[in-house]
Amino acid sequence: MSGERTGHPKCRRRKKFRLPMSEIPKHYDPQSAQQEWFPFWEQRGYFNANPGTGKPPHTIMIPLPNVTGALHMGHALNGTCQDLITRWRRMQGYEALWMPGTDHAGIATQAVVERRMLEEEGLTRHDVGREALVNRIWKWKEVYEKRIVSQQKSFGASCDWRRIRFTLDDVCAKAVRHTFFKMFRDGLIYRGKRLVNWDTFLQTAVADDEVFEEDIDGHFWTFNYPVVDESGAPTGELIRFATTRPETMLGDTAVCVHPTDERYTALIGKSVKIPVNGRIVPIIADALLADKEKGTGAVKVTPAHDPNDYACYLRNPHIGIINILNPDGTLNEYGQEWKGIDRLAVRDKIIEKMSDLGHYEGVEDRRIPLKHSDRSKTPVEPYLSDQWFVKMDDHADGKPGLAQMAMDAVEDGRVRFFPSRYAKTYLDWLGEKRDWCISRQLWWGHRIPIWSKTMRNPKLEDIPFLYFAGEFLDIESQYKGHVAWTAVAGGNDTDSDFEPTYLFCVDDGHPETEEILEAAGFVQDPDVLDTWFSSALWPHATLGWPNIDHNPPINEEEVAKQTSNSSTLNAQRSTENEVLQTFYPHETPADGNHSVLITSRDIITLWVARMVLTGIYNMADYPYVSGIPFRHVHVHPKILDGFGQTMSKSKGNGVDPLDLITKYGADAVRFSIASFAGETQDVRLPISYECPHCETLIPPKLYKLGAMTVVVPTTLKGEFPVPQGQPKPTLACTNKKCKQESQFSTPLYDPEPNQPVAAVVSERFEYGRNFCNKFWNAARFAMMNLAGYTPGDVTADQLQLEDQWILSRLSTVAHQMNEYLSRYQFDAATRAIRDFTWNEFCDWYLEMIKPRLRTKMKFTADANEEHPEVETNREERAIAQRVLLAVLDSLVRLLQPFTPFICEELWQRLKDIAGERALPNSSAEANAAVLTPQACADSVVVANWPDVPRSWQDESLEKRFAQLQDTIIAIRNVRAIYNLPPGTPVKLLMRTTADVAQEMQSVASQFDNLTKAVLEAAGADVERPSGAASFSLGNADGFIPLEGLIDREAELARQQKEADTLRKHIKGHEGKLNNEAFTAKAPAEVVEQVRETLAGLKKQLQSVEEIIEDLS
RNA sequence: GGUCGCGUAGUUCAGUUGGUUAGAACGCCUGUCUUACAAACAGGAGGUCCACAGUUCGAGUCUGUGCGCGACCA
Repeated sequence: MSGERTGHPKCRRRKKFRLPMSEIPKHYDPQSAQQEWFPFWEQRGYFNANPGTGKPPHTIMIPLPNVTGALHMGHALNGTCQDLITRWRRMQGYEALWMPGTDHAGIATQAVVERRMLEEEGLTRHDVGREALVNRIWKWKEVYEKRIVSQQKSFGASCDWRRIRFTLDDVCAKAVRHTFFKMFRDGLIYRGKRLVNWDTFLQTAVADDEVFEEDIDGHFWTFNYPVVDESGAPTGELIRFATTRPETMLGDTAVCVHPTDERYTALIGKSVKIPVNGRIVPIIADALLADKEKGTGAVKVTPAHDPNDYACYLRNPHIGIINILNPDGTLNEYGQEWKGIDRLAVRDKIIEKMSDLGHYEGVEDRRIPLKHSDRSKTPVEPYLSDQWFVKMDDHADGKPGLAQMAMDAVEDGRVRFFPSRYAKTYLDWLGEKRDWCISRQLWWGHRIPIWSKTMRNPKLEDIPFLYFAGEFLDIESQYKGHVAWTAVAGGNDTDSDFEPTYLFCVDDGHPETEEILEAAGFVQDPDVLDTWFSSALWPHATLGWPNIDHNPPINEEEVAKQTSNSSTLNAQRSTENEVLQTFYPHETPADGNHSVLITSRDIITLWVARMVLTGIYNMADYPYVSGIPFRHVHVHPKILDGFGQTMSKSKGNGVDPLDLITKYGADAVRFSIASFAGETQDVRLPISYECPHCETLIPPKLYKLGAMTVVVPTTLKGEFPVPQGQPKPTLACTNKKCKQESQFSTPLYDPEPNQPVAAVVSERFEYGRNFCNKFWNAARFAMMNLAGYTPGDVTADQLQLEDQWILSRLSTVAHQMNEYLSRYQFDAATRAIRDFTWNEFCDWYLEMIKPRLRTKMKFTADANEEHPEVETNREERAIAQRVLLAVLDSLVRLLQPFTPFICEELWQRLKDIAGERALPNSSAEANAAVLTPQACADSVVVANWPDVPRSWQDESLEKRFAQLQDTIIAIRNVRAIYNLPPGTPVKLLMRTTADVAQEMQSVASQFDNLTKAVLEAAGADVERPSGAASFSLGNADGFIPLEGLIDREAELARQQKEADTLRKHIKGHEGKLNNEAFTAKAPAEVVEQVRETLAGLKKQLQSVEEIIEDLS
């Protein structure tokens, strides 16, 4: 590991006026630290990650947030985990890249811009046209990308901001285009029909995860179809069925019954006539679609407009498939007289006509689950349309296909999941090997690079475009390597008519070829690619692939912020893409390179699987890297509200991370979030509304609003929905001194402008805030006591008991941190460092060294001397200062990844006071000093991660120390019970064995220091004085004489209670030992342990009983 | 419907391969503005570890069933 970066001449820290140490504020001020240190880090380029530094690389690709809106708590959790790992690895000496960027989120972003355009200007996308709409969306993107980046920076995200990418930028576009081309050329991309969720308002397919189900009041109509014979004449039989969507009968292609349903077996194979259009359709048997138990047992089959019916059609293709809808939800020519009318309006017409024809039987009211588009909030229609697909299945020759290759990577351990159980989710999903639908009927996205033309009866020699620029093209010899083509059968092929469609795909960078195609009458596909197609390429696209000759360009604006030139790299000068070579995972972990994707559960299938798959597919050709895009995948929990429901804008339970950062500070938010991030449990984050007048917290409640449930304040005043022109609901403050009403954040409407709004907050973040403040004050105390600090070695013999103890604990904790972080156990790491800081460093160590830090003065005999006072404890004070500083220094480093702002603030202050500090000396030499002074780095961000020797860990010392702690706690307990003020001294007598007694004597000064107890005697023959409070530890009894103060009755009761507890435990242990099965079968060490514990308990009980006897 | 989780103190959560007298934080109660910290300190109360059955010498932990809740995939 290289030394710390110190004293860079070009970036000397600007001198800042600092208050005298005694005037360090009592409270940590997060806002000022945030304002000062983030620009400081940026200017120095500390977050840059460059090739060629000789350090092993560590790569994290951000799971890119989309530009539809601002970041929420889920992003904050996700980002905190990534920043934590990045900062930790950076300190460990890795060239740590955290790649930032955003996603264009095709449908979501286009929908939001379209909706706004319609609301504000009354314009649809067809009014403004493709180019103008796309331009508007780019503007939206600029605004939100800026907002997202500023949110990320506000919590301290240490991304290499120079490398920021966007899935629609030029670099990503090249990768998308080339991947599509390769896949098309390799026969992996095809066009086919698919039943999709069709948003008739936005006129596009929406993905399953962009659809929500809502129960609405609907109807269930019963009709009948007459059975007809071969000539089409009615046989007199009828088949009855029920439906919620009568209009779809125009597209029925069969009636289906269960094969074993005796009511209908005779009819199977016969036909019915659809009365409204006279079409004759077969009666088929399908056990999967029809259910004997439900209704009449018969169902109509509309393959083009119902997913279950579509599946039935795939099993029974002979029934045919008829689409009755236009993209806007009106009926097409199959709608007959209702052509051009909306399908919902046609519903009543159909019922009317069926009734007129005598085939209507009845109706009942029913709650119906109806799928709605999340984007337009209108009901979606199942709709059959042409889509583009990527083949996932294995090749015909049995070679593994894309899905299998991605599965292999996890199965053979090249990609590992943390926690490992998520590998199953990944493998199960990929195992279905379902083809991936990649087309979207949108304008915002990567346009599909396919040009097509359909021709009637073409003759080979008449097909000019096969002689492309004078060359004959075939699948094997593509045009100059950048054109691939195929022909597919047309829709109207008959024996006499051959009408194929020719599809040409053109690789990136060949506009002249596109022009030739267009001149020949070819038309580019109007659709764009699914956003996930481009995000799947993120790990290699952002590193510049497919350009392997140059480093990817970097953002000049970000470079300009940096004062140091060495940090910038001219992207164009390189002759190979070193960035890709360095930061894309290498072939073997032995290269020392690490990479991890940190994300949440729902992304495993959408993203992780696809990134692995495209990574392997695209990167397989490059020898210096492996195919896989990351070695580790860490899946962190989801954030839920206090009612256990997912947070979302539409529910009104979302918390804005910026509100939290403003209220608690970035460090506090990060620290709290890290403490939540465990392996199994999702995070419940109960929210409150904060009164904008007095900061009182108002709890939330659930509020039913039709089918939706939203979260509102318990003290809600007013009703939803708000009648036009009426005042909006408010929240009433419960604080009796305030009692004001105010607006509050809600998804249902925007608050009145220029009025105070109760923000949504969560008290759980006080955990982090309190910790930061505690740490701040510990450091404040240290700094106030560092006057006269001198750097110097500390040797083992100079260490006091408490020094040895804190160093032993520090070593343990520092190693635990590495273990926890390497397994992504953020909650455990947070607990470990917090407990050490608060419960050990602050509560015990600082308290114990106070006497040594106090300057003790002595007046000299000669009053005429120039300096009448002399410091009598200079040496012991110096040692205490050095050890204190060493531990504090390590703590600042260990905490930097969690709470970087406070750590930098302290680092810089400590740097002023003690630029050289005694730090752990890991030298193996015998007699080497324990601590040796070293210069510290310019910033804690680039300081070395603590390397604390394991040899400092001393179990037996920690045990002895625990005995001391137990004694002090027992004394404090007595003080509290007898209400003895902390200042009043008490006497202490300890009855114990000789060796423990000696131990007690050696730490007697600490009894005085920590609980004002003066150890009067310790030994085996100590007698309990009368009128004393007593306590019993395992191997020692303590007595505190309280003549006159002691309440005999109370003391007796207390001791009786203690005795009862002990007897209960003794009984339990004896029971165990009396059980022969236990002593025979349990491991000897376990039995021995129980014996020891029992002996201890009995001894303790004996002491307590003696005390009771004394008292009685 | 399938898969994966979760039910432990009033609340939010820890609890390693089964063996401790079941822990923490917040909240609550009692004292303290004790020269780092009241966002703090000292002390305390508070638990049938969802239920039942099983495996085991021994179950908060393993197995099964049930109840309640969540997420993901259909």
